[in-house]
Amino acid sequence: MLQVAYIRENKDAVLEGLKKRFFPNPEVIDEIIALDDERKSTQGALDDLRAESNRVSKEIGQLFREGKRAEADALKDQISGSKDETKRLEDAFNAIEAKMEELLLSVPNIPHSSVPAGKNEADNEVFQAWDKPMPQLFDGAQPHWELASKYNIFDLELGTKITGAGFPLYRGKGAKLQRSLIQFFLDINTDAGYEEIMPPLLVNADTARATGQLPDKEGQMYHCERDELYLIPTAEVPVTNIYRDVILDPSELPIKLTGYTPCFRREAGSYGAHVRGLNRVHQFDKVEIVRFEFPENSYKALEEMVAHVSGILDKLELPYRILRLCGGDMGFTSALTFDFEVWSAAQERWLEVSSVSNFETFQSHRMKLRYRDENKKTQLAHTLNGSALALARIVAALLENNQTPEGIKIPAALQRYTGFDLIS
RNA sequence: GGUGAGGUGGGUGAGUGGCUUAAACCACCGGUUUGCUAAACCGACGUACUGUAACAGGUACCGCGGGUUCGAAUCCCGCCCUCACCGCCA
Repeated sequence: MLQVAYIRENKDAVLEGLKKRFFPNPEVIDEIIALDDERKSTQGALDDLRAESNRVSKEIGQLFREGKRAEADALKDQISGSKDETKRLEDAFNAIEAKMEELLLSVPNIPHSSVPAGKNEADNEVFQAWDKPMPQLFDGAQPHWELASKYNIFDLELGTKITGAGFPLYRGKGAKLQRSLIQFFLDINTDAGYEEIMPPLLVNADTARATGQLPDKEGQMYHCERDELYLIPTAEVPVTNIYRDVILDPSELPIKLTGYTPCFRREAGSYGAHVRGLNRVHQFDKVEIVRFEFPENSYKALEEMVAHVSGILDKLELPYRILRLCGGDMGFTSALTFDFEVWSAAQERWLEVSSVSNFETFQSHRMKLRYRDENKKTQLAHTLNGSALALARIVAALLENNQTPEGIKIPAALQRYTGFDLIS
């Protein structure tokens, strides 16, 4: 959520940014500023009224103590007339604040200056292309969902029987591969200085609101209504919320966290060939990295995270490219996002496996995550996060790219985790 | 799930309608003193909004939300959470 003061001071830049996103109703910016004017004048009037009421009440108390009952009663009559007006102003003020909140929640983050304008994924910029050879598959190579049944490593039909479509069941070496990847990612992340977190998988509404899942992405999450809890769509939600409503000492920054969790997404979107197999599922495993930074360091941190994720993909020997997302394709809360896509050789398509973003103060404002600067003033910290990495599609690419007539080869870096070098 | 006790500033904790501007102590910060450190003493010490050129000042906030009252941390109603014991349970 943007700060009103920021909108007021940077109106032109805000409108320019919204244009990059093809934001459909930029007129809310003027509405917000007008509403803010109204809020200030209403608050001024209300504060004055309350100040007067407080003053008179104190006087009444004083008179009572002195035993001057008649004078006190006279003052009571005098002040009780202003109660209706106070109530009216309070209601007006609350209505303005509610409307303000609603409008502010509808405004996405302002893109970083490097973000290209664009409507959708076709306008994304290839930030780093893959310039090395692509894997060459032998005749008879198969997509990963066929390899799954051939080698009995995961079973979508069993998942459907037990739960429903989009809930894969991994077994045998497939299950071991999942566990190995999780361990591998966590080890790399903790070696790079990220503290490992194992958070709750269900979160309350306050938590979901702070990271921006509520109210706008309500349909994305599984909701346990009876307990008013939500299954997390990503570890970002519980992990970032560790610092909700916190004022940090500057010595605590930067903070680097990593966490493995299953992720649950309802994804009421499309079905068909491009969502077959593990390409898009309702439950998948992901290891996330989350950072909290001083504003002046956050873009350097973003670069580090991009380099970090690149390093992991290098170790897995997967062809990948990095996209700089255009304004229209970027998430609502992000100021700059790099997507990582790996090449899935049998499907002959790129699969998104990581999204690394700087949210600047967009999340921290809603979360009230602050630090104290050198003048002891509170400032909003910057938040960043990225996948390092999302499992299901990594597995899809590994299976397809590494298949040979003899079986599926495990990348060298993973073998000490799996304990085997071939799925056959 | 049952019963009971609780929820007050960074921490401990007082506060049953106005004498509270939330006491006191501890911690942190600044200062005095001092070879150094400690101690002692003095001062400052919450968040947000508003306001000011900057100070000052104003308003709200004592788990959350309503209500009573001229006035609520305090009284009333609803909810949430914590602790203890019991029950159930991996």
